Amino acid sequence: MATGITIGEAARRSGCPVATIRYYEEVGLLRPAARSAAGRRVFGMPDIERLRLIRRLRTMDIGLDAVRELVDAMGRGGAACLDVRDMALAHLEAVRARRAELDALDRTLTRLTATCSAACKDGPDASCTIIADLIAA
Amino acid sequence: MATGITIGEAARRSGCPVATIRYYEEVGLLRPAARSAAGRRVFGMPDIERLRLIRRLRTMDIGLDAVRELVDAMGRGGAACLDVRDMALAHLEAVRARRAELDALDRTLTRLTATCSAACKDGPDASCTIIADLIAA
DNA sequence: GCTTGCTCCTCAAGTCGCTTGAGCATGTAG
DNA sequence: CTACATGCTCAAGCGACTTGAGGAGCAAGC
Repeated sequence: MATGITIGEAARRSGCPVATIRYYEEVGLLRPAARSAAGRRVFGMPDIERLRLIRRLRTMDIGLDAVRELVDAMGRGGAACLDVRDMALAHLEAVRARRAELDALDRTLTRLTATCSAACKDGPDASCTIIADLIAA
Repeated sequence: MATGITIGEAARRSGCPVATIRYYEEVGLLRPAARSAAGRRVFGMPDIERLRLIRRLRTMDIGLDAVRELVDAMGRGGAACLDVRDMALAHLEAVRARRAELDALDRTLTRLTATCSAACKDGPDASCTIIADLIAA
């Protein structure tokens, strides 16, 4: 057999931890792997590609349900790339919204810490409003 | 009694769901609330302020353990504002790191979707590399 | 007084996406 | 032949809640 990849090797090639690969199989993201005589999982290149794709989608914070839909759609061939693109576009919006939240948070934290640093530059000072500002914000 | 706030009212004033307030009490973030004759929780203004503060810290993605330390430190008065500032500064770094990740993701998604849109502008096209790009990335 | 409907209570279990651990079998290198 | 790494299964744990069941209390209108 040209391809006889163990789960550890699959983990190395895909970047997914071993336990995570087993978990993906358990929840149906991966079809049940073939087994060796001793009952060990044996993977092939298509499994590795699928894993790499799943992992890539997961690092984009795409939920497992959406990942499952996507990889299944791809498996059925055809117009999958448009589905992928639509998902990517929808996700892009979510990413931008989250980034805007983080920007706002950055500004808030910067302002709060600057206020405290100014009021307490010679040690804690009763005039420091950082806690009250946090409550009021 | 000037203050006799029900849990529903506390939820409205703090922005925390009712179930979350009970959960915070259960895990020790809030001291156990006083009870009415019928066994219902009765809150006062200090509880509401504490809740607002907790909620504010949580929207900053600060873990419950860190929140607990902070609100306890504040309860003990004194130099709490420096603790808060240090936490805020540490957290600011985490926020910026996460934002950088999202920026990278934004660029990736933008590039991928643009490629697909160009290749598939007249319908799905076999030359579209979005899926292969995802696997390879 | 009575009914309606909202709010409140407790306790248990479910969510998501894994991770960790126990306890055992198998494969590989020296 | 002996280590030791790697594999297996099953079960539980994580954070931070959320949801659901099953019941009691309370305020308002009739």
